[in-house]
Amino acid sequence: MKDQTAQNSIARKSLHEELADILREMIIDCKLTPGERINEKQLTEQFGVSRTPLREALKVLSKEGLIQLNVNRGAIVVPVTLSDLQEVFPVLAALEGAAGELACEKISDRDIQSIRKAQAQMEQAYSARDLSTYFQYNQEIHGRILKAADNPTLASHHRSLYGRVQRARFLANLSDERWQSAMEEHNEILAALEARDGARLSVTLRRHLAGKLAALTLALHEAK
Amino acid sequence: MKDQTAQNSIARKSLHEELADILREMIIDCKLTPGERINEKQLTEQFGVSRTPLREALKVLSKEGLIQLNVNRGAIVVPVTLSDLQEVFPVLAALEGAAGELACEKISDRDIQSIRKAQAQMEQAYSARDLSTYFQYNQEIHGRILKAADNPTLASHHRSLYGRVQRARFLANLSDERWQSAMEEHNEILAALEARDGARLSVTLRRHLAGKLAALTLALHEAK
DNA sequence: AGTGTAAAAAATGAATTCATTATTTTAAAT
DNA sequence: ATTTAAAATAATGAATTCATTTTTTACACT
Repeated sequence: MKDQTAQNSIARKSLHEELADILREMIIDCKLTPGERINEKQLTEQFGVSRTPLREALKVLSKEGLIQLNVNRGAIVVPVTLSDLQEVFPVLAALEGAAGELACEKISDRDIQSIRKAQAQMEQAYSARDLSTYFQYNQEIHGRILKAADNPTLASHHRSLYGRVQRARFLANLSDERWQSAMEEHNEILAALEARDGARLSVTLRRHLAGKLAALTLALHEAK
Repeated sequence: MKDQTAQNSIARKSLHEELADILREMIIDCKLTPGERINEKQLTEQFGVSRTPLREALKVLSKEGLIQLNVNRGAIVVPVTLSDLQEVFPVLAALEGAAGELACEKISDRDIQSIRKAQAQMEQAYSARDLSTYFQYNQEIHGRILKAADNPTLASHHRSLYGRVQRARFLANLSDERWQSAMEEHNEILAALEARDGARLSVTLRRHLAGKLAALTLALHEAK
């Protein structure tokens, strides 16, 4: 049996939750472009629902920092700006650090083994310069660490921050140097995990995220 | 000029925001007791509003982890349990740690000075065993560090976790030993801050929160 | 052309209404 | 007396309606 929401198990979803899920994905995938205004009528027609559950979903997404509500002036998709990323990354890093520390206390050998595998496949993707596969395994590794931490609150806060950050992947592409550093950092992450050295994993993860932000900052400055 | 919401400046609030504010306070102050079911009709009558904005507010509070929505079965105030606290504290600690690190980079001498003052007054309260005054200054210190970190995202996530934790203050009272340790930790916090040693402040704050949780855990086990 | 104003249209905020699901009450049956 | 079934009540989920605010459009005036 799998868990559905981390919150409660069997629960079917209410309409506003489903809408929030759909909209969240649209925003993260930049189907709704950053800065764009959200038109309630248009969305209700698109989804065939009334405004009530849609507006409830918007409240949720606002809490997640994906949209911004302005009284009497509707909602806009939060723009992806460098300063926003600089705000989010340190928080995300803190959470991943905490996840690493908790994971080291709780993770099973079996789970370490599958992270090891994902890491190997990620390295293959790196060698082949297959960015999309790389991303996939990269995300799987971080996801598995988070899951091993076994803390729904942590996971939930992480998810909402990660959503905000993900949209930046369309903004700048990974430099070769950064990619290599990331790979090295990942080796250290795995090592710390295998040693079950929580403190070390924590600092490594935080450094990893800091490196990611630094690379992004650089890339965005250059792009401009 | 003061900031109102960290989000936007002049904005008057929408009804659902005001309701969320009121309800949040009621929950944190245990005016709505943990585990209690929320009756929409009763609350709408109490506040003189319709169900629509109330229900929007409930979505927000659910995101904050203060209430739990169950489809077709209404909402309950999330119970304060030890396991909930054990889930929240590590996350809160990570965020405070990050706040400490950021604060060290940005805090002004003037702000350090006012923390120093608050600390002195806290010590007085401690000597006088004046718990309520102690709490007040304790909260002020943590609040000032968070503010110095100057990161609205961090602040917002912190606030929502802190809300969940605050309700525990009615559950167990501070042991003398814990109180003393807390004072010592606070001295170290101040020292790290004065040295602008981010790494040190971060670990100290995290230890501080871990200590708080340990004490709570102990107290709750004894109480039972 | 550009600016300002008034009317019209559109969008949002919130109350109300309707439909469905839970819960409670009542009554019957063992 | 206790349990079960059915009916009544209450509560929730979502659509609709109404009120207000914002935005757009049209048009006069400089």
